[in-house]
Amino acid sequence: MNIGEIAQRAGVARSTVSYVLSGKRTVSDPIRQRVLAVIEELDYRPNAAARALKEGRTRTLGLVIPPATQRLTDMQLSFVASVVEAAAHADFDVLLSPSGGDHDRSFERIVTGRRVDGVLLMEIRLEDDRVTRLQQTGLPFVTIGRTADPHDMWWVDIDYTTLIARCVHHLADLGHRHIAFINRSTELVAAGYGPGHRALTGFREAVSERGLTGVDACCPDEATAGETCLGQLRADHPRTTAVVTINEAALPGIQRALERAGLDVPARFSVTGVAARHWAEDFRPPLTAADVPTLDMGAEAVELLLARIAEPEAPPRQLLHAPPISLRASTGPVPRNPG
Amino acid sequence: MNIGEIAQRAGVARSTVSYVLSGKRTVSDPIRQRVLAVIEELDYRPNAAARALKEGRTRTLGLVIPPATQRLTDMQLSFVASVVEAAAHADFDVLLSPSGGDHDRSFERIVTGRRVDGVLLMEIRLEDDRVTRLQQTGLPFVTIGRTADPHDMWWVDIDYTTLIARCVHHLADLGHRHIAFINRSTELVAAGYGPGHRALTGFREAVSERGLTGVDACCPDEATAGETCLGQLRADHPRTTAVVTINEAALPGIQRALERAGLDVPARFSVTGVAARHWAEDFRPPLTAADVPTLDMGAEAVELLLARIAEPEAPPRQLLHAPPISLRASTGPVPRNPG
DNA sequence: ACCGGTTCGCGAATCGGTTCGAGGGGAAGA
DNA sequence: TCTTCCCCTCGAACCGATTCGCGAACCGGT
Repeated sequence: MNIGEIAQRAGVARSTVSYVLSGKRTVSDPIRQRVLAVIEELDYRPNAAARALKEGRTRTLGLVIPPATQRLTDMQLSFVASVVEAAAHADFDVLLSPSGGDHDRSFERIVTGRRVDGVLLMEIRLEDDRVTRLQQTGLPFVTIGRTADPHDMWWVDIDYTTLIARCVHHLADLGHRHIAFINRSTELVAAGYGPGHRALTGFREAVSERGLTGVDACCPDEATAGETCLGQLRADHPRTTAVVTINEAALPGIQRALERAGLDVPARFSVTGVAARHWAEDFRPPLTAADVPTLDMGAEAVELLLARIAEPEAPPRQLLHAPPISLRASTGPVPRNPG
Repeated sequence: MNIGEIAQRAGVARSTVSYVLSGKRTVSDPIRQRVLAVIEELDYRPNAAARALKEGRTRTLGLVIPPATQRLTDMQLSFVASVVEAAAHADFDVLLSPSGGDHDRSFERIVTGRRVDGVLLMEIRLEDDRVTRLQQTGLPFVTIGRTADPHDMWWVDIDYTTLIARCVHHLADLGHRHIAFINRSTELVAAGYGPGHRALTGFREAVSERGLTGVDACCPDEATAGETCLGQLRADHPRTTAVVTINEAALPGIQRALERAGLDVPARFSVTGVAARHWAEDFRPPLTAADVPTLDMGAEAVELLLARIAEPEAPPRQLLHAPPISLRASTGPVPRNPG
């Protein structure tokens, strides 16, 4: 069923049906009613491909996600959900593309086939091929996260450097002198994963600024790994009294390790960092942490992308989030006799 | 840049370029080379909308997911990831659509605008409007999960009834007489969420078959809720020595509640159920549970959908999974003096 | 009755591909 | 040399929408 059939049944020209639907020209009331009745009766919807072809835009956004082999973190998942939500709100659909591995065909198809009006990129590396590719094609895109040199790009990101520094200062204020930082996995950091690098920078700077001793370690994104990682840290650096982390998935393991060691939190040991709210609230005791506004960020990314699509030559817009630390119950004054 | 430009530069007709690309007719070698050279030089890719319009298919699958307001479970997330993966492998793209709430516009757009060749539906209710709607439109679809009356439909599902029954039998074999079942959230079950109902059925049947006492409770999909839920259960039914669950998200809370109560697992209390492998492995001690092959299931769903698209009148195909219980360490013989 | 100005519906062109029938040209066979 | 046939390539129609220019009908005013 197509617009021609509607026109025929309503006894009007195809163009008239089109104008009834779009409202771009006035159509007299009796005719409009007749056309609408036929549309209603046949439950007609215009063919998206035909419309896209003629209009030159698809009303679809591409969302590039990490491949399935690498489990998505809650934060990423939350981005995906909020992006889809926000896009739907603007009457845009979202086309998913796994990137990395052997999925470059999918990425290429989306990027170069004019299947989408713009692209959202997640899991940005400091040096990112996909960014380069998108810049070549001229397709509007917005990144969640940013590359090493993000000046003339559009992005939404979390200011891990500041947030982690804030955590360190908070611990320093509480009297902690020996603290540890638990990063994301070695592979991720080695691959130039921005948050890993920026958080580490923030940690090191703040530690040196406050004259503390700080150690850091990478840790796979799993609970069990978190457990062994913290155990190792405490074995190597027994004077450590607090840990800062951006590795949400490791939190349950960190908690377990502390319980096993009989270290009461926060009386004997403090934990803090950056985490999605629900991870923080599921921690025992509830985690003092910077709550990342993932839902807002997804929506903002969509907003930026739509703006860029509407006006491709506009100056780039960027949003850097540094939410305050929510004081919950997992940090406290340094114990008198640590260990 | 379009096919006409390529044709012009190569000095051939547009159709010739098309045939070079599709291979549907032979093109002499010198001309093919010339065309390919131009395509390469200009990095040309055919416009997806134009192709979809002419061919009458989009090479895109729709994936209907629960709305963002309801956090996706790991299992669902895993489905999404594997579906995208499998689709990409078949050179199909995936269009995401949140359903429920006020997102029916998005669903309608995808379903009726011929934007997709077929649809995958997750989070199926026993009575599901979306299924009815899809049946009306005649668009091929496959569900992950199934409705109350799934005979003539295409689906992939987990046999929760059998799996939970198996868990009960396993516990009964170990001597447990008083066991509890922790279901998903009240709202979900009330809304007719299939796994919730079918698992409960399996639990009740097996309990009565073995002459056990069984209690069941709904529990929100959160760690904290799991903690209070198990506490409540043990308070109300102190003779309970084992718990069966399909609520992954509650597992960390269950674990915490048992630790608080000083109940060693599996010496004093047993835990089992159905869970994605990583939840089972993160449990302490590792959870004896049926490992749901989520990655396979997503791929299977895609396979079924592609088959149905290719041959719409074929008899329906269905896949019901009942993976064996993986014996890990969270179940043991009933303690002599429970409590 | 005529005229200028709106209002509004129609037809045709267009977007960028695919596909089919037609026909040019070269080689092989008589 | 003339057919016959096959191999290629070309031109045109088509998919289903949008949009623009045109002109018919109708209005009130003179």
